Amino acid sequence: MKESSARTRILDVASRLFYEQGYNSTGINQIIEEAEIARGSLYNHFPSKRDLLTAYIQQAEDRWFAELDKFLATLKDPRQKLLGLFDFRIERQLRSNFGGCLFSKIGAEVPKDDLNAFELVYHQKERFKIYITELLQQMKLSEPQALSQEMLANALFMIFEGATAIASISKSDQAIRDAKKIAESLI
Amino acid sequence: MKESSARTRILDVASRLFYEQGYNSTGINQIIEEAEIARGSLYNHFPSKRDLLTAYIQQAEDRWFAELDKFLATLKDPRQKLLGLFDFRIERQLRSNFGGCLFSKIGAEVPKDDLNAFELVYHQKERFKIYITELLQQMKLSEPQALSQEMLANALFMIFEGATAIASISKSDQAIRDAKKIAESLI
DNA sequence: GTCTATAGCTGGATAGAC
DNA sequence: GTCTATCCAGCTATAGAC
Repeated sequence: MKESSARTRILDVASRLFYEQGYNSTGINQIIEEAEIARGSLYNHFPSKRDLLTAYIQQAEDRWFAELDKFLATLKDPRQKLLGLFDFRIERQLRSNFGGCLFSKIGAEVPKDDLNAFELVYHQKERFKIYITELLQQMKLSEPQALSQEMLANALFMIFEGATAIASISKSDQAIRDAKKIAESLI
Repeated sequence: MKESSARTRILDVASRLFYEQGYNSTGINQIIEEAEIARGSLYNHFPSKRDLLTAYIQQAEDRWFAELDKFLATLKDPRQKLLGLFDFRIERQLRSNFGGCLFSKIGAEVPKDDLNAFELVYHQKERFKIYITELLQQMKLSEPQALSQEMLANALFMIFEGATAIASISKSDQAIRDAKKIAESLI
């Protein structure tokens, strides 16, 4: 008796390997082997490797925001939630041994002609930017700011993305901790 | 009579293909073909594909900073130079059709065990951070800032990196233009 | 330096039997 | 759903002749 369906196991194994080894460097054969499913079964659920990639990104986005919500659930103050974003990143980067942002990795790796993948990566980034924007709107900004609300959201978003990239390259969470300090002085 | 040496042509072609198609997706065969050199000749100059990657990153770093210096040469004011960094990025991203940061791409693409490549990528990032820091030190900061000099350099660095990543994913220079505006309000 | 041939492997994908 | 066999293309790299 299988604990999980074939589809679930394929996607779970593929997700782990895509993130750890990269999409291009992960072969169908390895996925089949580690997921312990049949070759035909994989192609039954996912007609091509690209379809597997699509499912991977979409599931990753769903989980990413679900985990983020959960992580911030105990915090009530929007400002604390905004700063908590960086703690969330630190926690995830430590857990993945500084593997970097899943979505940015795909964006950097897939060929330019895979517009579908780019679209999905872009979707996650935009959604996260909106996430930041909404938290900012919930804050009562004490004083007139140097930056507009929109630009402030942009700034936090970019600092977050930049810090994640640097943390992955330097294999250290220092950049994200610095980013949090910068965010503290901005909001 | 060859206009350029075999080594130069190999590296030029490989550089173009690595950036446009990705390192993993570019085969030795294609490099040989487009560079119009013999198979044995490539392996004579570069014993393995990894050696070619090393030379690629190193040459790219040298050129990157040389082009940056040239781009900023006409500007005398350090603040204008700092803001010019973003114009430099915009210009490069437009020229490459939003291919993203060459070094970050490699960082996202190569397997984790290629420590050499990571080291080289990290080197470029650190050098650029120092570049920003030195420009900041040349500025006479008018008022006491909310952020220390070091943190300000960090912030500019991360915004720069984040904006580049977003520009590549969104295929638009809007993020970098926003980043410049943010930088203007910070310094 | 050039050329060709080829080893040895792995890639994604298909087909057929059960 | 499972299994195995296989196609064909591509990969990195080596060897040998010129």
